[in-house]
Amino acid sequence: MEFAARSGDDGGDSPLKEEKKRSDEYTDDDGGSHGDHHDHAPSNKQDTIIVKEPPHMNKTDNNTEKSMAEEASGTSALLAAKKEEVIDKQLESTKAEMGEVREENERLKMSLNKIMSEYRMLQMQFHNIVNNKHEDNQETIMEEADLVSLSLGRVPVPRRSNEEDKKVSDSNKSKKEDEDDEELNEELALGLDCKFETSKSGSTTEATNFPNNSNKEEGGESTWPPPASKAREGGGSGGGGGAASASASVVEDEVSQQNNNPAAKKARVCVRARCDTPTMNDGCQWRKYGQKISKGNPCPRAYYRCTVAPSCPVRKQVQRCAEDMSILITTYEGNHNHPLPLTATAMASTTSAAASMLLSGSSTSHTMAPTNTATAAAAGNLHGLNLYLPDGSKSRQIYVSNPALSSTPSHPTITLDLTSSNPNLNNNNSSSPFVRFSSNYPNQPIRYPSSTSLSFSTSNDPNPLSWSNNGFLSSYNSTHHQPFNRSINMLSNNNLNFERQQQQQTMENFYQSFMQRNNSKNASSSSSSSSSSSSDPIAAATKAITADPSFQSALAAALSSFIGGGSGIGSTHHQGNNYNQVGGGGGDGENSNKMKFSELFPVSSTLASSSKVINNSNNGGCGSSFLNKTQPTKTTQNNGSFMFLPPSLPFSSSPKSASASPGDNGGDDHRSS
DNA sequence: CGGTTTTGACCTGCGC
DNA sequence: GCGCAGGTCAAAACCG
Repeated sequence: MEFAARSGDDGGDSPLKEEKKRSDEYTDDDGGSHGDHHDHAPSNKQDTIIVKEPPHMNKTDNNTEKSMAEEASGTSALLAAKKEEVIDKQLESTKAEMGEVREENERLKMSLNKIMSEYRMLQMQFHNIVNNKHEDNQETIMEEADLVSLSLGRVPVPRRSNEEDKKVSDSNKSKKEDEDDEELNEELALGLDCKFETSKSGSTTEATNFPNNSNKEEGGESTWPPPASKAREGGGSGGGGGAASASASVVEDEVSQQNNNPAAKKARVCVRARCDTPTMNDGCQWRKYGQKISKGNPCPRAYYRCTVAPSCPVRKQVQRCAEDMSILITTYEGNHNHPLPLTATAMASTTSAAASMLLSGSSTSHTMAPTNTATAAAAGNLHGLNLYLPDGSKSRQIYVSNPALSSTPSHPTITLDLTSSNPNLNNNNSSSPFVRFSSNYPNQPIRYPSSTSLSFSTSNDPNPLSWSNNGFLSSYNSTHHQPFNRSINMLSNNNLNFERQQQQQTMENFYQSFMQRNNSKNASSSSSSSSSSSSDPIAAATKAITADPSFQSALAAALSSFIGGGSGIGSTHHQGNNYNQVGGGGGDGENSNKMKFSELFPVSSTLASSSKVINNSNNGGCGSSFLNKTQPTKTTQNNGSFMFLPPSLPFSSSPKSASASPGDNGGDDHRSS
């Protein structure tokens, strides 16, 4: 009772409450009669035990029963007094212990508060620095970017003030820390906003911030129209995207238009590549669920299902080319509804962008006047990079892919041709690589007579892209991509501060490379740009950005590439972080620190509005060619220039699920259907 | 033992 | 309605 009264002074302190509780329990166990209220029961129990003892004595002498009972009562009184003393002693010791614990608790609380305040201060300083840096860059770019607006999509999450922080109760401190960490992660999320504003249409897409590609796809806004039923499952699981944007909705609308089209059910992305390995490793885990001989090809077609997530609707078909067995044809279909490994993200982004081009190009063509070639018509979305493809039906080069690959009319197919085997690809552009773009959309038989093909091969490339035995894309010349190599180093480095420092260096390298190229090209022409560059690099860079769409492409490519490569950074999905950051979280990510250039920038191409082809490295490498590509001929058309910047085609080698090659199986297919 | 591959059967869409 | 081809299912076999 006394203890209870005393301990009541500490009522507000939960540790002390626990201490009190423990003391009470201890008291109860001791059988003391001091516990009031509910403590009565145990003490009575103890009394009854004591009272029950006399019957043993009664057996020996019944006459002395009374005296014995009195004695017993006296003994019990003595025992009770002794117990009282013991309990008092124990209470004293408990009080002393409680005092120590209380002091310790106070010390811990003080140290915790100190740490928390320091943590918040550092965090705010960090945010201020980063935000200032970001805003400066953004303003510089956006001021004169009538044509293109690039912004690193680092979400400026409004910070809680210190006062607000103080309002948070101590009990929520740990929770708040977690939230702060998540906030930090979100703020570190890098997305690329690429806003193209065409002068004619005036259709402007607003800034988009995708935490990562996975979110984009999970949100059901992927450029891959999901399979009719199963994609809905995936779309619903997106959840945390939260970065919905107008531009995303544009793509979504177009996708929905596709979905509304009964003839256009599924978009597929077909990748043709020379590959020694049974399957092209794209970073995902696949499970083979079927194999069948398809008409017109002696090689069986294998059906794979993505097993990264159980409900992932993505499937792919792998088949050797009938004409050239060394060519492996991989057809992807569906949306990943889960965080992707870095390498898989890149591949998914590439195919997603390709599918986006296919879908948007056909869908928007309905509304486009045939003569309007300058306005943006096709929109893609790649790592939050909104792409607007000038609708150039006139100049868009059509490549009819291998008829054996032609998909059914219900499946618009875009083909990424990573081989140089097709002679049609080498007829126009003698100096720059390109990607052909066509489509077999049933609604657009004229414009897209057959399957879409993006060819990353080059006209004069003696070393076409091919998969080496280890699964890496070969024919990569690093000398053309030094700025990007820096970006790769940045990606491989987990220190964000270091990354941001490197980012600036990367942009400087970009600028220098561009200026070098410009100087050499325009040596005879006006040297205003070069002169201005020496005096005011920022102004010159801005000028260069706005004046030269190719540089816009290069810039966007750089940003999207290394942002896209690290798209998982800051992802709200922890898995995504694991996948993309330190290379943890599965075997696919374990090589992320050793990323090769070809893994991050194997295929980076630019659609020049003038030629309506997607350029790529002229050395046949999978690296970017932004700085090497030829200048567009018309600036006016370039105002709506389109950039197709797939961040990568990371066909790294992780042959865990390397299945038996359909081609290797040759004719031993047992299926007879 | 769990995951993957194989493979015959089955389903579905499309053209005739 | 029928046949064909593409695509999927699921039990058995296989594998690490």
